[in-house]
Amino acid sequence: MEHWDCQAVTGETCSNNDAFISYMENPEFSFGPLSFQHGDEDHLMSFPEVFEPNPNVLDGLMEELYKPFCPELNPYTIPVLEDHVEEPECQKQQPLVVSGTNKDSTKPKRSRKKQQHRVVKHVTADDGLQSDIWSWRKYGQKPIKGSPYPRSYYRCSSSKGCLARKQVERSCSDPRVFIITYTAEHNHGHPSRRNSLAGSTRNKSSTVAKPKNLADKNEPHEVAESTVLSPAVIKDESVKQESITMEGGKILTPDIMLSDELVESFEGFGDLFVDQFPDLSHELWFMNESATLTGGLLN
DNA sequence: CGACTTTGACCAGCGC
DNA sequence: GCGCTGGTCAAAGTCG
Repeated sequence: MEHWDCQAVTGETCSNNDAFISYMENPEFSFGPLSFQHGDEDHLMSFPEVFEPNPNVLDGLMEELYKPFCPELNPYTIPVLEDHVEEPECQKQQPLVVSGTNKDSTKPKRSRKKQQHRVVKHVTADDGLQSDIWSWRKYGQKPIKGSPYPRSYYRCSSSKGCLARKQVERSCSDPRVFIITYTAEHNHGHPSRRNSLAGSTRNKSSTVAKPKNLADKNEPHEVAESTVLSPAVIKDESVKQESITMEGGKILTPDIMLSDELVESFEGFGDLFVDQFPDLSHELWFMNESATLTGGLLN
């Protein structure tokens, strides 16, 4: 197999196989032609036409491909239990206390309820651009004292009456990092990918026109669409039901957001992949299914 | 028309 | 009691 070096958009010199992996990993890559050097000549390469994965490294490649689909392999999410989080001073939340009295018993309590479960996760802006399996509805945004960034409040809209909440705020110590705090748990089953997005036409990440006056509100909005699989979700029985069995091993359904370009690339990549690796056509199916599902999130 | 975001108002806890 | 703050409500507007 011919081996060449390429200068991918990442600026890194790599083999063609490594290039593909970087290609897959880099959330900001461009899908324009990649330039690479072959000998002393500069060439342009456009995935997937020229891509020839080396079967010897296919296992590694597939692991890389599936990494985003498997939370335990996904480096993009950093689940952190609240007790282990050292939050910057500006983001430490007030102690949660039970409302001792409620002056108007006819009105529902709305305040700092005691919340048994809080899961805090830190994600970067780039890595956090993943889709949540749950659909969330924003119900508030507040400026936080000591932090230049507001905190956004979301509730689960997958099911009426679901108490699940999440808060999204940008770290004041590292603006690239977003802090997502999950509170309460979903009281309903895991929604299907497609159904979970029913009606949520604004849950688009890219070129969609954002609501007006969002110039300073993009971060929480986008991160809210982003996400991470909460432990409650991971252990959700329904997740297992949606798992896809592959050669004896199970992998979780994808919980990532793929770009439109990547989805299209997968579509074009299919024929080539099947031609070269007919024995792995079922894995291609999974890739396509993933692209379709995640594409549905975007389109 | 339904689901969404935005945003000001409201409520409750806390510290002084 | 008052002001500050975090969390939530709900009306208004947007979008497909």
